[in-house]
Amino acid sequence: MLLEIDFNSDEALYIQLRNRIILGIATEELREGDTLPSVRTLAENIGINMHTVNKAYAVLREEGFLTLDRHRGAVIALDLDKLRALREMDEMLRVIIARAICKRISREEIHRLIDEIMDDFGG
Amino acid sequence: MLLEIDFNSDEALYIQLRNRIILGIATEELREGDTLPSVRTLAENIGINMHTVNKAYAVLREEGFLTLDRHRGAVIALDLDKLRALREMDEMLRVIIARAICKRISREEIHRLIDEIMDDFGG
DNA sequence: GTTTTGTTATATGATAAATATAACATACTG
DNA sequence: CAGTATGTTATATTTATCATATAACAAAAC
Repeated sequence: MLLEIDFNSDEALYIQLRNRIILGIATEELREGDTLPSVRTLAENIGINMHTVNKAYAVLREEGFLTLDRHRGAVIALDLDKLRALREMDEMLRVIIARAICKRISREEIHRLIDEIMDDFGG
Repeated sequence: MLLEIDFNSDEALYIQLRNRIILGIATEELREGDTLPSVRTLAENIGINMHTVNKAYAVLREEGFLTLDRHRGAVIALDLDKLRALREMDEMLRVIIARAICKRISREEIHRLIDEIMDDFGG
């Protein structure tokens, strides 16, 4: 999988990297058991520091997207704690939906947008 | 409206403040034409610096949630550029939905969560 | 034994966030 | 008119975060 970074973005590099990998899992470019490049290899490929990749991996582990073994490396492994996932999703959605309500975006429009995005992911 | 801040949060103070105000508008605690406290008053009430409040107000103006007049102060005024709002919403939703897919949260569960949150807002 | 892995430690420069003082222009208040 | 309160701008300082750099460690693989 190709992992790119936008150096002009206002998003932190390790956050961009984390999101790219999550998007990769969602689109099934990355599957359970797949291994990611080592922190040093990926850092060199992208052209960033090893610790930045390490931080992205550490966050992904903490959030339940992969496991990190000393010699197998970074392996996609999904922790399906749905209660936790739903709780986190609720928190993230709340502000977004509040914005939508302010802008007079209807419930139907939101549902439609969700469907469009889900279709893009090949669901 | 009561505007509180969590000093232990990892979110920037001005972002927290911005989100609180957006939530206030969505729940109709704040309505079109209502005025917010002056930057100095609110800063003192919360216990933060004037410029932090000023930044939150400036962001809210830029995002189309209020206008800032020299003597009326900060007034709730919604810019209903729905195209822009939908575009921004799409971008914010994409990563969230990718996370949901990874966690095996179904399309129906997402729609249900949206409805729950919308109901909370009194829609 | 050498290599590769994630991991930790420490230091440094760069950028952003928050604070502190000060001043300005404008409109309301008395 | 003087005084007050408003957002706004400017400048400086401190603090926190991000990214980098170098180094070292422990454990499994070869």
